[in-house]
Amino acid sequence: MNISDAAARTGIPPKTIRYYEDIGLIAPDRADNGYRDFSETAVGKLDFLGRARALGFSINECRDLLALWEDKARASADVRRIAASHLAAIEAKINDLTAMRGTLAHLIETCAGDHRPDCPILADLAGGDCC
Amino acid sequence: MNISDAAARTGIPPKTIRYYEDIGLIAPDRADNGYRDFSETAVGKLDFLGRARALGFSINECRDLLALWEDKARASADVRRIAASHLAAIEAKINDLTAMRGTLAHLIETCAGDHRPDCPILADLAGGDCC
DNA sequence: GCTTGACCTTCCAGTGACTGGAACCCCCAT
DNA sequence: ATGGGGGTTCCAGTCACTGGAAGGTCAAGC
Repeated sequence: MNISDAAARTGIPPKTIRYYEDIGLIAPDRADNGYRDFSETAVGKLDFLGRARALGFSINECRDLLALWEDKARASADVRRIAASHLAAIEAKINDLTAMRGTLAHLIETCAGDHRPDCPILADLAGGDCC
Repeated sequence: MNISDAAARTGIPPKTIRYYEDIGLIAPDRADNGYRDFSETAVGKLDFLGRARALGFSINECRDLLALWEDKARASADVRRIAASHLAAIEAKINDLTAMRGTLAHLIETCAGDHRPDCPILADLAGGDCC
């Protein structure tokens, strides 16, 4: 299977697939003409990567998860540890963003948003000690 | 004021301050010896930038906000528009992350996390059609 | 006056995870 | 044989810094 078919099957753009090979995440076969040749196994790996990336795992976490997936003697504790630490990072990010959202929503509410220059948003950014 | 004092006052690292000058966000004075010389006004701008960045505004949004801040004839609607679109982006990101958190938390819950290889997390990443 | 160490300067390179583009090769249908 | 739509590599750019090297400057202590 050529790269564009693998891309269509997995939803991962060809450019990204090449990048994944570049950084050693995958190593698809090569046809005689130099084209990458994706086996079902290779497509499966790409699918795995796509789903792991969609869950927000970093490339390096994906690398580790992929290795564990391949390792039939893995301990599920290792997988769980990676996932748990990623979950913690996600929760931290959600907390940050939620705080930002709170502040921003409040500021936007109190801003008239008309032609006049008075703006509590700028006032807050300028002073910080507002409200 | 030298750069490290400005950094201490604003909480923005010297490296970042230099970077902000590089990309034209700020333009501090220069002393005769070539050192940057930060006025109170310049420190005020840095403070503004620090708070805007802490609210997650991009550098370009900061640039626009800074320009509006300087423009005494601005319309608050312009500020509000920037903030509102940023808020929408934050909310979208929160939604994404919340979905990830849900999936991850569920997977982690169902994973034994022991020495055995069986792992619903990997199963989900591999198949996606689990549960 | 000299040294030392802390500060400042510039410039270059690397991060993460792609993405765009140029230049070129290959295959198939007409 | 030619045209178009694949494929290939490599280089550069994104965003917002961050680290490090090489060198200039300043204030304090001997």
